Amino acid sequence: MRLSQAFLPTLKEDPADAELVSHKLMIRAGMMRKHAAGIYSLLPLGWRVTRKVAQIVREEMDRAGAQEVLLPVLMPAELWQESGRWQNIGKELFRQRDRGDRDYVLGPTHEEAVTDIVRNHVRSYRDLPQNLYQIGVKFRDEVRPRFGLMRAREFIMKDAYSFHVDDTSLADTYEQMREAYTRIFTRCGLHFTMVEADSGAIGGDVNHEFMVTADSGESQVFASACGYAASSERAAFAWTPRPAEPEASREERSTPDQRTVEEVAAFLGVGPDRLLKSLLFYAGEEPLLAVIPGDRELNEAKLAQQVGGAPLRLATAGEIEAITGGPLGFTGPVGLAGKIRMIGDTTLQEGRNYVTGGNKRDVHLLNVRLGRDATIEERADLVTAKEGDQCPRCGEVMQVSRGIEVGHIFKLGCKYSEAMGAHYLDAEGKEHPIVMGCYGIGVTRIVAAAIEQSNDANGIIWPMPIAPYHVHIVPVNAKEPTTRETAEALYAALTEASLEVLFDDRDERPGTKFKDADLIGVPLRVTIGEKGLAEGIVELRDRRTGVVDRVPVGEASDAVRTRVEAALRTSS
RNA sequence: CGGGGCGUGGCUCAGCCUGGUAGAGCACCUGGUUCGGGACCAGGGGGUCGGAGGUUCAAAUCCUCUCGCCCCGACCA
Repeated sequence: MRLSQAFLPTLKEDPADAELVSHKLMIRAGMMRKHAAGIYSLLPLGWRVTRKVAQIVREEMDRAGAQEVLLPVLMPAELWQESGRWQNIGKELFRQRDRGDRDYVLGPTHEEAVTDIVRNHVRSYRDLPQNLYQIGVKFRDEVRPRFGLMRAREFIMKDAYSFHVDDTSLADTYEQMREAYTRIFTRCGLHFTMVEADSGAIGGDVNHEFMVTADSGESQVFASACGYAASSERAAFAWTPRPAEPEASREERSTPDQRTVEEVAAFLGVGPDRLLKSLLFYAGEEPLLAVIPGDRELNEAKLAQQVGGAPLRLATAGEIEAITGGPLGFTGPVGLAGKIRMIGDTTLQEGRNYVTGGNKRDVHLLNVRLGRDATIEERADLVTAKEGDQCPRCGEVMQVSRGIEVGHIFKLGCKYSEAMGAHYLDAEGKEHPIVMGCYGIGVTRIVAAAIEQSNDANGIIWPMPIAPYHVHIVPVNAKEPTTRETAEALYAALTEASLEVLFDDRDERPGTKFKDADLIGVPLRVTIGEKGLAEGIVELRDRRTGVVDRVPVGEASDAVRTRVEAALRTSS
């Protein structure tokens, strides 16, 4: 591509509305432009990279035996009502109505659509397993789109769905997908880790996320030396019970206007771990009280799993008062047994004297003993692991880091097949629900993640396999005849050799071209100038290291080809 | 949804407090000089100051409403 003819609007300055490096660089390098919050057009350069990523994904999915399809973006609401997600997914689901007032959704994911197809065409165990995938546009009405392509409302995703006769078959495919994902992210030149994760509204139990390591990542990852790794929504931790304390009698204490754990702990002069934090939620229509240690944060993902995935919301101050009798900030489990479902964190101990809200304005209770003053039968891990916590497997302190979620694989089981009636007949003619798995990759998010992970003060540094071009030719002075002829000849030779070449044939000053080249981030640059030509050489410059190799003009084409091929090979 | 910030040529911003001729740099067009890391000189085009209403002789500037964008929080398949 000749830069003189390319639509590649680069910017000298950072856009005012971008925060992340990847976002700034994608705008500055002319890869994309914004139309509205979370809605972008990909320009030629951005689309080239996206296609490269998609192609790697496609090759690896095909290699793993999956078949590509194209599912609709717009789907009838009925399918989503059948699966239950019409109700269970909240505001993130884009809903749409047609002229006849029929309801539709803009697909955020496509379990319903594939399941609808498979249930109509798979009757026999002989037809299974199947693994269908697509690469397409997804819509999510994000509460807060941000960070450019990292969290957009419209984005490109690869989603695959597998169908099986049993868990063993599912496990095989799950493993194949795990390997395919590892190859994909490796080929894309990314540093990543696989972690146990929360399955959210998609459902199912076993699932793993693939996280690209980056400080700017939105996800927190816990990992320990033994190999345990989990997202913060999922991460468990080991804990040691504190010694039991002598029983003491329950006591009311006036705590005027002391509502938060910090306030109450300071007011009473005790540690926050002495308090019980009681949070009133609604799981759909059902109110429930989550009780956790005062020094811990509630993990909504864990709570949601415990209550079966119904949408959760915190109760309003009015609802709290109506149910507990006391205002917000003075809630506690005492006296609520039988009135409301209570779930206690597993680390709560029978033998301790806790401080809790008194369900009365300005009153807290001291020396509350579980089992004596309040009974919480239902127990579950409800809190988020934190820095310094110990690994649930090996007991070592876990390392905390941040990551960008680029892939997520799930064993779904029969959630969708049962809800939507997708069955098959086994060899004995008996009917069973089809066992499912699903596997997603954020294609456009990979583009952003790759930049996030590989850039410097001057711009992007592409890994060769997803670089928009393999090599960038910069004639220092395009008007100087020898320079121009040499550059033209090299451009022709490399193009002829099927390399993807960006050729800066513009009549610009050298500084401008160098800056643009660094910004765009093509991994290999050939600089052709009078100085070098006088000695019969051109310069090959590595974008990442800045190292310059001087090669004779006659060998330039071969040298470039060798280096590009080597760079493509190492990461595939 | 709660809190905060910002909307002024294509981009980055000043001007607003204290009302009175719409500005700068970059980008763009013309001519010239220049040419190994975002040049210089001269000339030029381009903005109903997000929108609506109000106050005023007069509004980018003050008031009300509204829309959009960004950040923090909540949320996230």
